[in-house]
Amino acid sequence: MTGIKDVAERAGLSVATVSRALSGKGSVSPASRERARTAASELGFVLSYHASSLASGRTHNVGLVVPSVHRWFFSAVVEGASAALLEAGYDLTLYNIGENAAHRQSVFSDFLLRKRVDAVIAVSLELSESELQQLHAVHRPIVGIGGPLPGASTIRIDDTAIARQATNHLIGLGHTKIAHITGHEAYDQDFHLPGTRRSGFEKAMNDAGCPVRPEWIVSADFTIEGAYAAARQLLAGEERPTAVFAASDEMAIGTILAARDFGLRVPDDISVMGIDGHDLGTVLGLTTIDQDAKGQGALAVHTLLGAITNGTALEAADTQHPTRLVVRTSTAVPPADAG
Amino acid sequence: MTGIKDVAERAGLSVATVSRALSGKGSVSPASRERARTAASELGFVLSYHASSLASGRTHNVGLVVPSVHRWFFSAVVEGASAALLEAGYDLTLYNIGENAAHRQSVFSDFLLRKRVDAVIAVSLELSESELQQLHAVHRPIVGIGGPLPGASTIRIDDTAIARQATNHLIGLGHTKIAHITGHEAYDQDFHLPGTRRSGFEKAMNDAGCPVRPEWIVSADFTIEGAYAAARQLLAGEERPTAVFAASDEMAIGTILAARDFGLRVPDDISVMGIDGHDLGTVLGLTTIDQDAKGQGALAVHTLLGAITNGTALEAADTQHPTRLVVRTSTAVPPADAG
DNA sequence: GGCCGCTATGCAAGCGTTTCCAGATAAAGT
DNA sequence: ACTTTATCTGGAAACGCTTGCATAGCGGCC
Repeated sequence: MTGIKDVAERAGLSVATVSRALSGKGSVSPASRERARTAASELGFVLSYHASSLASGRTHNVGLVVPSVHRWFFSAVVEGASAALLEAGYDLTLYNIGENAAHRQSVFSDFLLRKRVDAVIAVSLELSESELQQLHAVHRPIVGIGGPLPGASTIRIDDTAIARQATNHLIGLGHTKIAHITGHEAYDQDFHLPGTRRSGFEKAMNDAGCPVRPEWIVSADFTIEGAYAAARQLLAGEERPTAVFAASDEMAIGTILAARDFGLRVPDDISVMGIDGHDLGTVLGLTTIDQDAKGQGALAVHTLLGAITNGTALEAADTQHPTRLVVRTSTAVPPADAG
Repeated sequence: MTGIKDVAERAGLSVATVSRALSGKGSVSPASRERARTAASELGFVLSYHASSLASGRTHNVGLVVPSVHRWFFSAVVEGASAALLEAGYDLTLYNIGENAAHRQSVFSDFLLRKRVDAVIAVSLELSESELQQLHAVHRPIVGIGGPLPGASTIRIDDTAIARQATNHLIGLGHTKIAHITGHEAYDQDFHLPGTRRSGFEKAMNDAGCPVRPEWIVSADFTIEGAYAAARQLLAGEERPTAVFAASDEMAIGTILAARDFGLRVPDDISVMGIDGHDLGTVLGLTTIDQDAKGQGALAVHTLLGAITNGTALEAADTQHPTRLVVRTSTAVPPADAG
């Protein structure tokens, strides 16, 4: 393997000068820089990542922790973050936690702490006080997406407000009999999204004087399949709502599919809407609130990179990411007979 | 930051012994091992990743290159690989290439080659002869998934055979008027999957004496949305096929949605099947050929890890991954009037 | 009882960079 | 002409581990 020494030799320079020439730090005469560069490329030399990380303390690597790349929202965030990092010359180390709680633990103690990342992006992950402190102790800036991280910088959307906005969209169309598909309790522990969206829904209903019927609040696991099953149950009930607001697009899609299987037309017989901005939304005509997941991923990266290059500690700011109501064809006025 | 020195001091041992105790390599008395361990945990010590990589030459890190984590198949592979790696104590560096050709190039020269990974998994990516040689030159085992990598170990499914099997399933039900949704030409350049599946389809049709109608072969971009549009076009045609075989589940799903929007019942009016084993398949009752994407990811990891630990070069073997025909409710005998 | 072979340990030499420091040279100021 | 200041350069000390080599202990063997 050719090292920087070989390059120095070939260029007739010292190792130190070559290092400076190649990294662009410190002053080097244009002539030397050029000689270093050509020598390096002639030899096909590439810096040893570990050696330079060890010496400089910079890893040029960001850790991204997600529950599951298999779910739409997370993979969108990964895409956004990945592109931004690649652009900046950074590597992305992915920690796909999965269901396994043991994984989560080992990611923390064995991986994240091993000084192998310059920064961490945690998506929909609630970290304990002590975990955050460990991260702080090793001076790793961290930004959270979609979850409240006490004392860390976070990017998120105003879940209560958008749930309200979504509900109001339905109410504005004339619906009063609205059901809500929320997330299972388990998801609420880790991360309060289902509860927050649900409370936004309830507030809007109350404000409009619409009754919130407990049997019309069902929960699922945020997947299309899960919501499909839940929606079937909901629609099989005695009385049927005229609209369903699902806490995520995937669950809204599950609902639409269930409705179709019941012979219900969307939106004629029943309106459905979600939150996310899922790609499938266009095909299904899903009305939703787009939260620009990719953009959130990219923003997280830029925030971190800023902090890294400035060396400034990331302040614990809560950045509100903009959302956008996208009205398509899954919502309409309620059927006439449903007065 | 506490280093291994501090641990050694606290444990009353030498740095060397602590290193051996913690890594499990070399012989250490049970007593010393215990002392090293407790000292380490008391100090909250974690090995410096870069220092140990530099010293040992092992990075405990695998690079995974995919076109886009946003597509079902790739994210499933990532999930499978990720879990297997986490289990083995390895990190996963994700290179999400995306559409951008420049990214692809820089991933190669700037990232992969910097000795920062022990091995590489390339998914649906055709590497040039010289790229492969570069990788070999730095002694990095590589395994490919779903794409032929000359001179590298690959895991894949027999695309021709399963396309044939899928087509035969439809033919076996009595269909003769079968359409095929393939991938765009662009995808075929990088990687011959669409062409291979298509030829399997054509072979099966020919063998059965069924005519292959050019206007019934349409192409899409492997997404649900893309196939939806393509299928609409297909179904709007003069004469309608009684069955559609899509080259991927995502495209099959797009087809089902399009069929429904045309008022066609699946499978009564039209049968649809795909290839993949997409999660949504259960909800939509999609008949498919499950190719166990997660399993392929995990298998790739185990193959690599085997090679790494044995130090043996990975032979250029082509491993056939098993597939499984899953018959659900999207396929049935053709409608009676379609003779 | 002396010797062999084994395990357990420590010393110190790397691993391949970056960067501090100091020296050297050249330009600029007085 | 001589000091001051700025720009370049090289030597060498980190960075924090792993591991080859050498040594010390120790039970078993003839």
